[in-house]
Amino acid sequence: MAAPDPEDLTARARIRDAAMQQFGEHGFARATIRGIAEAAGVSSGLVRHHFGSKQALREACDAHLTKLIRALNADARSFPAVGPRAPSTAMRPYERYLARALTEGAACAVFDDMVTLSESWQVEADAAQSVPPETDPRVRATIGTAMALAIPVLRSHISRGLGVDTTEPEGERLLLRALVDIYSHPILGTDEAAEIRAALDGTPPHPPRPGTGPAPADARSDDDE
Amino acid sequence: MAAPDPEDLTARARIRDAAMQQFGEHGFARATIRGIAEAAGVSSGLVRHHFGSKQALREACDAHLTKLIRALNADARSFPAVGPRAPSTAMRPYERYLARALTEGAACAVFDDMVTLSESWQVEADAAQSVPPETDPRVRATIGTAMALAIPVLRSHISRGLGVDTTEPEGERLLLRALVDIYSHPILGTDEAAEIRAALDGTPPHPPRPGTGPAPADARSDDDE
DNA sequence: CACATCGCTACACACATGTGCAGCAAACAA
DNA sequence: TTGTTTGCTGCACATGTGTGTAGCGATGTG
Repeated sequence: MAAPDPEDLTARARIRDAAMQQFGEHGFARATIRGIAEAAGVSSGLVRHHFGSKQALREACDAHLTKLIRALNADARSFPAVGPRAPSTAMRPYERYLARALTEGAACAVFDDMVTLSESWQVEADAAQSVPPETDPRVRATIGTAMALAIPVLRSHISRGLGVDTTEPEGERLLLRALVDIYSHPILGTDEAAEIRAALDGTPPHPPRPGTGPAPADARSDDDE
Repeated sequence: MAAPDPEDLTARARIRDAAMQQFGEHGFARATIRGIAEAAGVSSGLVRHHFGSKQALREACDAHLTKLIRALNADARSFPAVGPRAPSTAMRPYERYLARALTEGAACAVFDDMVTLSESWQVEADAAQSVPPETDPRVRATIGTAMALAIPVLRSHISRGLGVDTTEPEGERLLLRALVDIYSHPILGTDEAAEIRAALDGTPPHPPRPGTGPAPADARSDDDE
């Protein structure tokens, strides 16, 4: 269960892990083969020997990440009793890489896997809703996954806004409590939602005619787009 | 009101706009001075002449973005009647740059401005809640802003998941309708929320003891971290 | 022993890129 | 006129970086 000692890993695995760390830290473009080699304690030539090119190294990292996420998803399905935070801590070392990969357009398989998993939970949750949502569960799962991923992707900004380092246990507690609060309160009332829906249906998407519509006071829609 | 003709802009402004486009498209590291100069229709030397260095050019872009956002925020405060989608379309050309800047750790001022604006709306919304949240509004505003920013930051993945291009009016409609659905339904029931809160309080943050806790069936907490 | 394979190092090359700099034409001032 | 500033171009330089390749020791393997 414990993380294997880095000394025990093969050089290839050490290079891959170093690459994920460096890619996550500096981004793909700024991370260098030599920097990765140094972090892994090998020569730069060995990186090329094992992976061929920087792009191939990146793809190997993506594949490894996908494998990890698949395993965690499988665990989450099989043993939901371990609690929601076990996967979170397991992913922590790869979180920065995941965030970078997602924002650079890669890691599509990882995102899609998360959507699928989220969707399976979504349908369960829908049954408990008094006013069931009308949108396709897959669509809601996609957006919900993206919104959930905002936390790792924008963690530095969140930490700054909260005034605590959310990678520390104390900050993580604050963050999780706030998330529970957010997830357990609707942001929009049913009447406001209906107004916005009407505005969306009524006016053809493009020109927002000033002063005519119901002018829904939606706090979020300016950030949305 | 209409966007000024690119021909009318000074070369300096054209360079800045081209830089924001290139930075947004390729990221800061991969975007090149020469590419920016070509996109702006000037020589690469002029870029240096006006901005001194690539880093200074980036800072000028950030400053310009901050200025734009501040103006939009001011509009949103003064004329809430123009509807929620006017700012969205105004930001569209700069959205990719914003997303890049945020994930690369820059654009802090922009994020913090959004949090402040969101907070001011948060307190209004809280008054209408039947069960008011217990978390600090600033904290919820921070996380809410981050989650809202997930849409532009992860737009490519969302479009793929939805099967439509969400930059097109059709896809945007689908996205907005789903957002209204999500924002108007609580994700967690009050009982589930209480369970998670208890779990968060009861066990000291770190070791999740398998099988002991109430095992809240939270679909999102695995993506969160 | 002879030979092949594998993991690995060291070094060199080609190239892209940020930066520095000289200079040119036009506008403007003295 | 003459000098100066401004906006702008073109080119050369140093450097960092991905990539190619030769070679070395250890480990099997016939």
